[in-house]
Amino acid sequence: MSNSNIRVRFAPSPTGPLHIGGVRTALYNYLFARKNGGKFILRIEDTDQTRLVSGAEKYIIDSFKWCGIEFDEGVASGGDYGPYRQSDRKHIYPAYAEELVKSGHAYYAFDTPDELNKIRTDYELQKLTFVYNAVARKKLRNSLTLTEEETNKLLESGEPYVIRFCMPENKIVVMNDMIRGKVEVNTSALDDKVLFKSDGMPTYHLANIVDDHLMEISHVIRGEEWLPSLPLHVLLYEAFNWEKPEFAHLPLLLKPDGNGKLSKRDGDRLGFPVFPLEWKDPKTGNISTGFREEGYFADAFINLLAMLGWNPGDERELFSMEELTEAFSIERVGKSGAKFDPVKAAWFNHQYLIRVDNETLAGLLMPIAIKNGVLVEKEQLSIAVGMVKERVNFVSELWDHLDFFFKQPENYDHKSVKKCWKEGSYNQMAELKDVLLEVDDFTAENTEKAVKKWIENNEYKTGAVMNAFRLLLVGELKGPHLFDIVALIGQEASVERIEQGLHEIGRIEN
RNA sequence: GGUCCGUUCGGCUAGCCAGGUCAGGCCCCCAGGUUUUCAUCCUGGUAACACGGGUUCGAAUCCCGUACGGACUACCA
Repeated sequence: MSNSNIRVRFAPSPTGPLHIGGVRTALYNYLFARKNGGKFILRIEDTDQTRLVSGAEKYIIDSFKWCGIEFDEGVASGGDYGPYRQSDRKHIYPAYAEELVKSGHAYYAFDTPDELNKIRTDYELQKLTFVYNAVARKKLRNSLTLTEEETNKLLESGEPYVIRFCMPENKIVVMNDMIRGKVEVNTSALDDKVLFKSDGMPTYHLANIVDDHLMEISHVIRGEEWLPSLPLHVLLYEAFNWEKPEFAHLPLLLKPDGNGKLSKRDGDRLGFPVFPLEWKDPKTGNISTGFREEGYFADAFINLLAMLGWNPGDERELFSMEELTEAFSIERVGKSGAKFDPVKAAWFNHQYLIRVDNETLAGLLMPIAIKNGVLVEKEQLSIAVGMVKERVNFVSELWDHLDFFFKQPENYDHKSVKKCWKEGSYNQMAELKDVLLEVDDFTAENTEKAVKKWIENNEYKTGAVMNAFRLLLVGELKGPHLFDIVALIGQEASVERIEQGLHEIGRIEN
């Protein structure tokens, strides 16, 4: 299944942080390349000078590094097909644009943006839509309506111009998409897209085709939002007389509620991250949280993203990157958009968290313990983590489930006191203190045996005693097996907590 | 408005290409069970083929239409 001719790329525009839809697109490209023994390339499409955001390119690279998505070639990795940043390739595009003019597939247009905007507004006033197409181009200032002499004069005088694709009239373009199959469109519905801008840079459409060709890209796997541009791209390959790559347009990632493309706004509104890493907007200073900062494990993040739009065809849901690579195929990518579900996302993280060993989790939890002003032995913390990790989705939630191991209750939950602190509780707990003091080897088993024997001898109610005991140790009615708690906090501390509790809660007079 | 894409439980989806299953799984939710607490865990449950035609002995599956949703429609990518 190995094919060294397979080359795919992820080609983001560094206009801001990468959102999870982009990460998923990159992931599918990566998996496709790995699965088929091909190469995966990172190309930066920064042809729009006005929309560059500083730090965005670094953010993109850092994000993939965190996720474990690796590039064989690209801006950070090098390679034989560079440079991999389109602004660094600026010099190569004009010749290609001019080649199309010479072959009659494109033309110079001298309309200014202002002129075109005015025409568009006028059309709108008449409830019409202006389309720069075969009809319109005949009435505008371009190398098709001007004489060759006039055109050359304008070009030489430094008049700003763009190069537009000369869209054929009434021709059916037949395309194939690996996910959607055959797609046909009539060129009459298409317009004369700008290929080369007046600022000397190519547009996306030109740069994309030229670079994919020069970089020998075999499969273009990108978001569905590009499907409407596919006819233009196909026509460009044909105009250049180049071999076309295969195309696959991935379904969109949708917002959790309602319909529509997932956006940064949805994350802010519904309180979940839409970016892999935290992003600070350099202009506004606004901070958007990332999956990493929210406590997602990188492999859980990859796993949940992979399952949004793809499935293995059987009932497995948990996949390592290696397993994904093995199982992935474009054929099993769905056609329809997938809503991002933050609840299931958290479930994925839970699945990973419970599989992480206790020592590692304790290491991650340590800073939180310190922040809470509690000095903890890592070994103790590991044991406590092992007892409660099933209960949480994120490391950050762990502390609330085990802080009582490491500090005495500061207060006693009212409801719990009301529920389980009865008339006899004070005396029972006072007795229990002495029972604990007499246990030699203070293990969970020994303590449990001693306490149960004492309960039996006195004919106390197990539930009542245990709940009162739990209340004094934990401060409320929660937590793991009581004798595991006792064993971990130790004989001395257990007795101390009973004493403190007796003092704080006192006798109940009924 | 135009072009293109899409449509199975509340969500992610299997099944569709090669018509015949009580339409399956996971998340959520609900109910029981286990448990000295809380949780975990176990068992069970609610719940879907957008609609209308056609083809066929038989349609979620093939065809046509309708509705709805989405993407695109910049000298942005």
